[in-house]
Amino acid sequence: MSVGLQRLREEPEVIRKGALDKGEDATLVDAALALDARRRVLLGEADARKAERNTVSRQIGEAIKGGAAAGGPEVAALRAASVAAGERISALDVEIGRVDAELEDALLRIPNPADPDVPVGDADSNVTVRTWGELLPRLQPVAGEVGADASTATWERRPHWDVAERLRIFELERGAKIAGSGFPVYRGAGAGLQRALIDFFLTVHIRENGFTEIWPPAVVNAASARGTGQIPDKEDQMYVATRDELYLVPTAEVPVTNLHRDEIFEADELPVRYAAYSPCFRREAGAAGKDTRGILRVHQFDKVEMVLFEKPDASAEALEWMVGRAEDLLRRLGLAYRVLLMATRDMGFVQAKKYDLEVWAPGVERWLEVSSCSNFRDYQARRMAIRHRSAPGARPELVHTLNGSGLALPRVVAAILETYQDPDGSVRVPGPLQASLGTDVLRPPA
RNA sequence: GGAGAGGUCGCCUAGAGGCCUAGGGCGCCGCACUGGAAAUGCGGUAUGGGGCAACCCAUCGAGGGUUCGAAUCCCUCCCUCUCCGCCA
Repeated sequence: MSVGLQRLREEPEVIRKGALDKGEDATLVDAALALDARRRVLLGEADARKAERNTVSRQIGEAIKGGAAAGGPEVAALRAASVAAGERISALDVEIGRVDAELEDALLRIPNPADPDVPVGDADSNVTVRTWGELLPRLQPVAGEVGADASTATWERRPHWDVAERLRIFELERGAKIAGSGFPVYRGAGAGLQRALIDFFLTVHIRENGFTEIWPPAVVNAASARGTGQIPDKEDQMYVATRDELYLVPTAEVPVTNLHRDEIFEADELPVRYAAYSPCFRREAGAAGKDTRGILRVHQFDKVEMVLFEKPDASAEALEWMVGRAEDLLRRLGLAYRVLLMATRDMGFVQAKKYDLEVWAPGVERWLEVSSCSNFRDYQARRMAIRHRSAPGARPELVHTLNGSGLALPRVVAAILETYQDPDGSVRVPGPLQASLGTDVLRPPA
């Protein structure tokens, strides 16, 4: 991913400010500009020399065809000229290669500038755009016991791991035994809940929201991992099958966005909108100790992802639309949530604008991130050379890419278990999942 | 996994060291002819980079090599197809 050279030349100040707002090194902008200037000088001479060599080589061919001796003085002189040009070309190509590598390296470390409407600052500057639903408390009055003593007339909501244990729907220790810590096993209705959620999310996206369903591979090759910036930036977060040089996908974004790498959309083909389920594998290196209980942070989880390819002038609106699609799922599940507009230093290197959706988990009294929706504008598209024609026959230009979770399962499951639990340990099933699970309540085994 | 055949412009194909500055066909766009269309004729039809421009450079699956010169010869890798083996 990188910022465009053309834009860098035309408005370096915007790029520079964008880097500073994200807390990145802005001096790389000047370094890149200097390298770009040097590169163009070198390229100019190399091209001229190549033209010269092409001409001379052609002349050799014509001379020989015209009767000159292949070993004669005329041909020898031409040959010497060609060799001289060739030597200069080799030297220039080496230098250009070096400048190119440095330039690319500099560009890769210049972040995508945030949109103008993104708040500048760190996580404290994130803006809560809206909140939906009732924020249930952990301690709650027991229904029907109005006259009782206040201290005994409450029941305490349990964290999702307690609820799950009573229902016997997680097998976390056995998951650790067969794979490792952070590889949850879902049992019985727990497994059914996974399947029901995936089906519910996909069905809404496909039947109501106009997405095309994609069922991608769970591994990608190095070129794809590079395309979405997993390597080199986040290489230590991925599981790698080194023997075959394959990477386990950390999100469906990687295979699905790469579907159109090195392609040009025709004028009437955009937007292209995909919804894809995939398992997601994350090493979570550096996150040891955080959220180790339950299923809030695991090495393998399931997610339905939305991936959009849009015309540049439509991407801003598409982001708002996509956030709305994710919100709709939470509303139908009856889960309280809030939408955060992420500030420049909390949004990531490659995003131009990003919203996070956080669901309320009353058992642990925390907001849990269940979706992250981002507009990358042309930043990802440049790296993957994904372009479109604005009109038939027009010059190709970069598309805008966006993606967002719709939704990630584990924390939705946690929120359901904590929101819909009853004092007796049973959990009511949200309406949209009842048909799939074949019941409207999950009860602990006797 | 084994054996064989292939990968050339949006698609099909020619091409076998210099006439390739990649030819032809189809498709597409424009113009002419027409009342309008079909047919026909003429022209145009890749991507990236450099240059004010004329124009130049690179790219024939990818990367190396040989050569004054590579789509063409050599090496490595990737992919597709056919047959065989194995297999949910």
